[in-house]
Amino acid sequence: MGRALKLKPPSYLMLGMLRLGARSGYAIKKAADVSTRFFWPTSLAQVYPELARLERAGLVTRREDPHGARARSAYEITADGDAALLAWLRSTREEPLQFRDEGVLRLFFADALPGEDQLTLVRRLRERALSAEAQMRREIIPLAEVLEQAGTRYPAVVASLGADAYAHAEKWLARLEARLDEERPAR
Amino acid sequence: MGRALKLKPPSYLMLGMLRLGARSGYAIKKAADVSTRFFWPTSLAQVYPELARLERAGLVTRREDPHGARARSAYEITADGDAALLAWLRSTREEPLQFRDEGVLRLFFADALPGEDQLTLVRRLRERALSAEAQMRREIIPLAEVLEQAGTRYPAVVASLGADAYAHAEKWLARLEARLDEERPAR
DNA sequence: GTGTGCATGTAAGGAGTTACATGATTGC
DNA sequence: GCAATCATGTAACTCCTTACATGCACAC
Repeated sequence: MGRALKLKPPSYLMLGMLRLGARSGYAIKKAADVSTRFFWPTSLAQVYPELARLERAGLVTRREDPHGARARSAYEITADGDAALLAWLRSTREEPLQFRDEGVLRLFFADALPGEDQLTLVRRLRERALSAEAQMRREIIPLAEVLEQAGTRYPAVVASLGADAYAHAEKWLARLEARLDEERPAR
Repeated sequence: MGRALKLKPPSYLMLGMLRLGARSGYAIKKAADVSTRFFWPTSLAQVYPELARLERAGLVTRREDPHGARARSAYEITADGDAALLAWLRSTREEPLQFRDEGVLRLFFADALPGEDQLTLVRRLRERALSAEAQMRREIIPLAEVLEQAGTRYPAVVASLGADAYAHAEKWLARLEARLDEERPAR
C-alpha cells in the first residue's frame, strides 16, 4: 500500500503517462514534450524524484530493465495508482488556472507606446499565435491522431482545442491590427 | 542613475501600474487584482521588495506620504523608469507563454474514465469557462472601460480578448459535450 | 464600537528550472 | 568514427506563495 502522500498535478501526469504506455522516466518526459507540455510543462528534474515518491507510496512499481549495458528502470502503474488517477479525474476540486504571458502583459501597457509601435506589438502577438497554431497542427495533432486510432481520443481532443484557441486569438488580433491600421493618419 | 539590475516582467508590471496612476504598493496590488492578474498573477509579498529594488536602481522615486498617523509611501516612475518601460514594450524578446491548467490536464487523460464521467468532466470545464467569461464581463471589463474613457484603451482591449477567448472555449466545449452526448447508448 | 479596508513589511517554504555530471546505444 | 538520442540522476538557484505580524482609518 505505501504511506499516504500529497499528490499534485505532476504526480497525476506521471501516472497518466504510465497508463498511456510510457515505461521509463525518460519516455514520460518525451511524451509530455509533445502533448501535455502546452498546458503543464514538466522538466526531467521533476520526473525522477516524483517517480521515486510514487513508488514509495505504492502507486507505481519499478523493475530493472537494462538495455544492453545501459541501466534503465521500467515503471508500471499499480491498482492503487490507477484508483488514485481515477479519483483525481473525477474530483471536483477546482484548481485555478495559471496563465502567465509576457506578451499580453506588454499589450496591457501598450498605451505608453506611439501608435506605430503599438501596431508592431500587436502584429508580433498575432504572428506568435499563428506560428503556435501551425506548430500544433504540424507536430502535435498528427501524433495525437495516431493515439486516436488506437482508441485513445482525448489527447487529440485537447490538441484540437489548443490549435483552435490559437487560431481564434490570431483572428482576434488580426481584427485589432486592422482597426489600428485604419486609425493611423495617412501620410 | 542607480546600478543596473535585471528587470523581469513583475518589474515592468510595477512600472506600468505606476505609470497608469497607482501610487502605493497596496494600490498596485489592488489594480493588478482586477486587471493583470489573469495573465500575470502577483502577490503583495512580491510588490514591496520589488519596489525597493526599483528605487535602488533609480527607476522609481519614493516619498513619505502618511495618511493621518498611518505611514504610507508614494512612488513615482522616473524618466529612467519610463525609458526602461518603453524599451521593454518595444523589445522583441519572446518569452514563452506559461500556461498551467489542471482542468485541461484532466481532460487529456479522460480516456481512463467511463463515458458518463467523461461527459461530467467536459461539462465542468465548460461551466468554468462560462463563469470565467461572465466574471470578466461583469467585473473586469466595466473597470477597463472607465480607463478607456480617460484615453487608456489597452486594458479594455486585453479584457475583451480574455472574455472572448473564454467564450470561444465555452462554445468549443459545448460542441464536444453535444458530440459525447449523442454517442451515449440510449437507455 | 466594530468590522472592513488600507497599508507595509518579513519569514519560511514549495514548486519548478537550469546546470551539472555521467555514460551507453544507434544510425549514418 | 561521430553525432544524436537514450537514460538517470543531483545540486543550486529562482521565483513565487502562504502565513505571520502589525496597526490606523473610516463607515455603519
